[in-house]
Amino acid sequence: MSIESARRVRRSPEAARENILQSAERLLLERGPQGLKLVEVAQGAGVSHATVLHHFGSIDGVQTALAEAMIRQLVARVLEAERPDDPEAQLEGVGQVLFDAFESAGGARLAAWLELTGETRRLTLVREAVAEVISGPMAQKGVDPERATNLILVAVSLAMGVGLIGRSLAELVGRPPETTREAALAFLKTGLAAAIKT
Amino acid sequence: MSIESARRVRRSPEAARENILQSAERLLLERGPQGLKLVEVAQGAGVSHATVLHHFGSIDGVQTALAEAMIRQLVARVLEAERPDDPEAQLEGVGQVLFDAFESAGGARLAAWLELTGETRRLTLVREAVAEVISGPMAQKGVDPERATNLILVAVSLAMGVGLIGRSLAELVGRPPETTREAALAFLKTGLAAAIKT
DNA sequence: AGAGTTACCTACAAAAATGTCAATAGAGTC
DNA sequence: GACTCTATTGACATTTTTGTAGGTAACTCT
Repeated sequence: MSIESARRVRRSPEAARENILQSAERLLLERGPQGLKLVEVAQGAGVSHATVLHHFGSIDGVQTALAEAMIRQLVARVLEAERPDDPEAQLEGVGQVLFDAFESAGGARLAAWLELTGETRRLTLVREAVAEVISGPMAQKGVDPERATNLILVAVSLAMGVGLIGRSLAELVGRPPETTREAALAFLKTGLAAAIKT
Repeated sequence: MSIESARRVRRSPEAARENILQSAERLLLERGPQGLKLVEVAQGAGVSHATVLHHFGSIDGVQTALAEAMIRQLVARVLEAERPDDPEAQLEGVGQVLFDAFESAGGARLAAWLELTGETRRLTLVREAVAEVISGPMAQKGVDPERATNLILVAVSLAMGVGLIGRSLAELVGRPPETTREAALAFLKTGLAAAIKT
């Protein structure tokens, strides 16, 4: 048994916040919104709960910051992967990318959380992302904006649904968890192709 | 100011539980999972919080019961509307129904909540419903079970996504809220038709 | 009407969660 | 090494949330 009190780590404010947010995200994804407690977040980050308050002011501050960070992450991932200049691969991959974004790192769960909490305000980032896709890749293919928007709405919704309940849904009917995703991907692909060619 | 203490209402156990669950559901849908507090549920139901405990044992008991009730509701609604004997209307309406089920009465939000909370166990009802659809309407159309399952997985996921974020997503890009739903419906319909005919 | 059952309540108790404050200790600067 | 700055912390205080106990009252049955 060591006598000396645990040597404290002193981080830069940014690093500290980052560290704490990671813990919060982990908790959110593992235990759901209800599991986002001050002390647990602190524990997971290896700091005292007072430290969390010092950096975020309140538990709401943590939630807000977390939401913002996760959204930023999600949008960034989508946009980045949307960029390849090969138009073919683009159409092919847009589904992949979208699904990945919503499935991995809890993108869908984040969105669900935001919806459930009614935090739909701070989604400006998303709007911008959508606008970018419409005026970018889609426009290049000559899809008119109206239809492009519709396609995006559907695709994102689908990705959302798949990301959220895809796996457990598949397991529920006795299939391997990736089944939903694959089926949705195929469905989306043919649908997209058809819609664009018209 | 009335002197007499408010005359208490005495319900049957079932009615009491029902009443409380309704309040809980309202709260869940309005304020999200975090808003599901014992006292608020009680207030909304017009009873003391002790009464809630009397009927459900604990706050977890309330959650469990609520989840169960909402699932039952959701599944029932889907199945019931799946039944019309006109096969044409069936294909036409399956999307409608599905979307309604998930959009109204917070079906999607329920599912999201369950997912976020990790309460995926008590979904046996869902499995049964899916099985029923596969062996019923789908089989009548001669769709092989494998493919039927896939279609259902996709359709449900899509309904889920639309029900959850459809409206706010549409508004986010400056369209009327029903846009997502309509677009998804069209998309699903053509997709389904194509898949079935093959 | 009287008795039994139990849904319901008020008051209290306990626990959990959030937030405050003054003191401590890393890390850089002079 | 002394000094400054502030991230960090333990101890305390407050508020919120959940749970308990015992009595009251509504309803049913006889």
